[in-house]
Amino acid sequence: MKIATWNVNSLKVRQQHVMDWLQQSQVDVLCLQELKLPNEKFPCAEFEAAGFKCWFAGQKTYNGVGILVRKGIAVDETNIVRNIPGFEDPQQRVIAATVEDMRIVSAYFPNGQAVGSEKFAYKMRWLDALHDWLGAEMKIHPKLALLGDYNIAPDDRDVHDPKAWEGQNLVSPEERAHFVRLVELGLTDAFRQFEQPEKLFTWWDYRMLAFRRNAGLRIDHILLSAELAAKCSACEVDKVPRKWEQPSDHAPVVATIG
DNA sequence: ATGGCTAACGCGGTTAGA
Repeated sequence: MKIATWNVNSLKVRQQHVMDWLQQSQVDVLCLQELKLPNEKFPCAEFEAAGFKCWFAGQKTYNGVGILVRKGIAVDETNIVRNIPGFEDPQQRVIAATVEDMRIVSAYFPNGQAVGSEKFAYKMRWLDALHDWLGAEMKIHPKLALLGDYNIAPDDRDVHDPKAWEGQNLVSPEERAHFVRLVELGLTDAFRQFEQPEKLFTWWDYRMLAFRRNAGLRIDHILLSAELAAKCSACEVDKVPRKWEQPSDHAPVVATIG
């Protein structure tokens, strides 16, 4: 079973990229972020025709998350969760579904804008709420995977220029402490379970020829509970779609379970 | 040098991303 996450930065613009990548990557579950479209505009019929069922929580213009699951794989329709239960939020950033025996969570963490800003304070509140909900969720679903755009680079290895970025939004100690708290729930960073090339990132700014210079950050992650981490045999970043015409600024991340 | 590019909204320039 291959599970993946991809911030597509507008599903309207990236629909064909997602279709092409589903075909090439042969993933079974794809978590999407930054759909940037309302639910009525989600191209469900097109994904259905390509052999995938879809669940999503969209909104106009911003945010929006979804989960695509290859047909033939069992999904429990009765316990889809949208947003963090108990955390009142008009921004659509979380959707969870039970796929076979795995709890799959697709999450678009707040960006935070700048340390100390109102948006950063919202990011901290959101992270607290996510942490508490996941703690409870993992008791019900021991096989849990949290996939998404975390907007946190957990380590200096995940930053192209750690000196320039020191203390900034996305790498600040406060954000990294939240990442550690998620890990301390019993989650493992699938990417770091395996030998990886140096300076492999998942996001590169559209500006400054950042992709060509590999001036990126690793901010998209797959965290696995112990039972899933034990069965995980690979985790890779696929940089190829970032090279396509009119790409998302994020690359997909894939984990192989089993 | 805090910009540089891209997308949404909507039709010009603002907001947001990371």
